Amino acid sequence: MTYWLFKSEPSCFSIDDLKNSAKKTTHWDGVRNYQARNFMRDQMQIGDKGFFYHSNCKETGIVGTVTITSASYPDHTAFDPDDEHYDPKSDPDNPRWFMVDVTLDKVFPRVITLAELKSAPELESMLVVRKGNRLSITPVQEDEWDFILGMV
DNA sequence: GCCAACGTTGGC
DNA sequence: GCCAACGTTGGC
Repeated sequence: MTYWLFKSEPSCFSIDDLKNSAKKTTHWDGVRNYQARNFMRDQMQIGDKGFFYHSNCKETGIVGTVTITSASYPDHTAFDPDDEHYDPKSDPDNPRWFMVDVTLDKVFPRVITLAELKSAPELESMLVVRKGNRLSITPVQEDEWDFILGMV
């Protein structure tokens, strides 16, 4: 099993939005970055766990956990000209972008802020604390996962 | 709102 | 294949 971190702008899709979704599940659409796509398409397995991270907002940080509940499959929003993530270069016969389903696991009683993550020496190798990191999906090491759960 | 850092595009 | 220009991300 592998651990991940999923970034989302809460003004776009927050952990509360996930909680209010049918079956507390959503498809993680809109990823238009090859590295992040490769993580989903090639490495994610049903049962993997992920942190839900709120980016670009008042209180950035980890707000809960999710479970990956599907294998990857083509991101159909890339085929829809009316969708904001439309990509004419993604051909339904040869899809360029993929997504997985994620289901809410836990909503933390508080936000584990980016500042806290940065201040923990145990987490200094985490990609999300690195300056300029823009990857919306990043792998998390098991010891980092456990350490962060201990911060809640 | 600012701007640094990054990924992608496209001319050559 | 290089790299400048551009658009986007995301912290502050």
